[in-house]
Order: sequence, then structure tokens, then C-alpha cells
Amino acid sequence: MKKGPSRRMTILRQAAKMFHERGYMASTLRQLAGRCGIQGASIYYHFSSKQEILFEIMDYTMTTLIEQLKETIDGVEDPLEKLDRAIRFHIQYHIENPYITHVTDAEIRSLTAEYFEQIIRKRREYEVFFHRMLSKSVAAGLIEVDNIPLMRIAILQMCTGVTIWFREDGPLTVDQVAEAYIQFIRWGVIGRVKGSNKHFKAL
Amino acid sequence: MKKGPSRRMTILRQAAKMFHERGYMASTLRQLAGRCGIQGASIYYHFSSKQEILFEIMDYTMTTLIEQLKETIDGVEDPLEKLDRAIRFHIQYHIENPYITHVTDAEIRSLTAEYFEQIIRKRREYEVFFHRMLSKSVAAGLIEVDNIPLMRIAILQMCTGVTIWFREDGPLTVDQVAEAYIQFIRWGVIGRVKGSNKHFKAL
DNA sequence: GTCTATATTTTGATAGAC
DNA sequence: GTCTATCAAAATATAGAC
Repeated sequence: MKKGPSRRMTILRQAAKMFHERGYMASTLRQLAGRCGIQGASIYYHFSSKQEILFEIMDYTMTTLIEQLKETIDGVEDPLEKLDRAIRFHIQYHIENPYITHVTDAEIRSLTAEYFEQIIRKRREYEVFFHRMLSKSVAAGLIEVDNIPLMRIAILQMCTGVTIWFREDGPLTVDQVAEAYIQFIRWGVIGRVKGSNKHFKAL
Repeated sequence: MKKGPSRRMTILRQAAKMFHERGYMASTLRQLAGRCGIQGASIYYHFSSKQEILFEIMDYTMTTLIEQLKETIDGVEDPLEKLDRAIRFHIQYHIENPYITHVTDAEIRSLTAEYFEQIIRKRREYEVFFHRMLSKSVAAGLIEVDNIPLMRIAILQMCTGVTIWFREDGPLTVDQVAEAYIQFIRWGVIGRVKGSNKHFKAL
């Protein structure tokens, strides 16, 4: 009675894992089919092209990221608290879904023009949330940021990077990484050191 | 009498640009040759394989990074000042050499086993410098970092990321980016806000 | 839905003339 | 040093049987 994931799903999952490991261009449909226990040609019953597989992975990822980010920050008043939760969610989602998120981040240039535009649009939509949270936190005097787009890029690149080095069987838990990164983003490496307030700009 | 760069150099430069734009696997030797004004087969007079071209780019980059990092921090006493200069150098070199640095960072999995080992070894060597500077700064009580390898990864990933988004014809200068990133790494987004010392752990 | 067989293109790389 | 011509392998994708 146990009904596993559909073949279509299996292909997408194995493709994401493969693209993550070797890159899109270095992955072949025959190898992908092999990992799914079918022949290369059988892939084409489920997808019309290799490009479509890549796009499906990326579109699902971006759609889910946007949707869950909205749920995460919805209703939270304080913009800094909102930003905190958003960053935490971003790290958590990327650690828990390393294949699809890494592929979505790293293989965007492998997309053909039409697909590229669709994914870029969703990526920008996602980034706007972070811009707004940063912007409102600055306006409220809670943080000090000169160039908001620059900080948005720095923070997201750093957090997205977990897909490359995080190992499930490694020494760190998701929460430990999220906590360490949040602390770093808030205070930097000096900001929490006792007595450093002597360095404060306006003191 | 004006002697331009050697053909070998031209090939390496164009290859780095191409690998940066499309990725190693998506770049063909015929296209590369075309950009150099020669035929595909002529590449093989200068290099024995496509792999060798990729390796040469990466090996040059890592060797130069290590060498210039040493020069940058040599003789500086204060470990935090040392770290500061190292980060500034890292950002500057990556912005000024975006093609070779991005390729070296992103295409390491495209290398065959023997080449891979050589480059990984140099990358680790480079990272050790940052580990030591962080470690000594913590020991001196200048900064507060719980997990040094984690912070090293976070900082370097963030700074290396400039190769992806920085545009020479954009609104920012190298120094502006370096300064913003250094400030962020030191103080985070809250650390410099007036009155935030109330958040300090030990106060 | 999956198979075998194959069409078509393109690739990295080699041979040999100039 | 660069060319033309070409090899051999591999890729994506299609056709049609089961």
C-alpha cells in the first residue's frame, strides 16, 4: 500500500542532487535516468527537455521561498525582529534543502532567456522583502546601514553560502549556524566585546 | 614595436572571462579560439587540454592570492589590524580580478582529481591565514567569536561574492565596498547604533 | 510508462600541410 | 604557430514497439 513519490518527483529530486554535485552542464540525462532506475529516453515522457527540469527545480524553490518567507514575517511588528526571523528562515530553508537551493542560486546562468527572466523576477521579488526590512529598521533607528542594497547582498550571499559547506553529519546543527550568523550580522566580530563602546561613532 | 601579451596569455585571459560568463562546461574551445582570433585546433599548440587551461587559471590565482596576502600582512603586529588589511586585500583583489577569482572559486568541482587536490591544498593554505588572524584576535580579547571556522567561512564567502555582482561601471568604488564590508564585519548592523550598549552581554 | 534503436549535433582532440 | 580536415565519443532528443 506504500505509495512512494511519483516518478516525476523522483526525477526532479535526483536531478537537483546531481546538478548540485556536478553542475547542470556536466550532468547527463542518461546518468540522471540511471539514478532513477529508468532509461534515458524515458525521461522525455515526464519532461520535454533538460532545460525544463532545471526550470521546474528553480521555479519550485523560488515560489516556496517567497511563500514561506511571507508566512514567517507576516504579522510581526518590529522591523528588526522581522529581519531576524527572515534571516533565520533563509538559513534554515537553505540548510534543509541544500540541493534545490544551491542549484537555484548557482545555475541561473544555465537557463535560456525566457526561463531566466521568470526566475530572476522571483528572485528580485524575494530580495525586495529584505530590502524593505532593512530599510524600515534603519528608518526606525534600530540599525545603521549606509548602503542598503550592498548589505542585502552581503547578508544573503553569506547565508545562501551554507548550501556549499554545511554537512548534515557535521558538528553543527541548523540552529547553531542560524544563531551564529544572526549574532554576526547584528554585532559583527567586535560589536559585542566588552568595553568596545569606546569605538562608538557618536560617543 | 608595441608587443602585446603573448598568445598564451590571451588564451588564458579570454578563457577566464568565458568560464566566468558561461561556466567551464558550457564554454567550448572553438568559441574560445574565436575570441582569440585563431582556430580551435591552434589552442593545442599552447595547451595540452581544456582542463589544463582551467588549472593554469586557478593555480595562478591561488598562488598570487597567497603571495600578495603574505606581503599585505607581513610585519603588522596587531592581529585585528592584520585581519582588517587581509579582508581589505581579499575584497580588492577579487574586485580587480573578477574573472580569474570567480572561476577559481566556482569551478573547482570541474577539475579532475589530481588538479583538484593541488588547488584545494592552496585554498586551505590561504584559509589558514584567516583562521590564525581570527584566532589571535580572539585570544587577545579584541573580538568575540565562538566558532572560528564558521566565521572564517562566512566572512570569506561574503567577500568572495563581490565577483558576482560588482560592476566596474556601477555606482560603487572598490574602496567603498571594502570599507562597507569591513565596517559590517566589525560592527554588524546594530553594533554601531547609538545606545545599543544596553544589549551588551556583560553590561 | 518504459523500452530499444537511432537521428542529429557538437564536442575535445589529433594529423599533417604550410 | 596556425591552418584545414577529420576522428571518435558523447550529448540531447525523437520514433515507434510493447
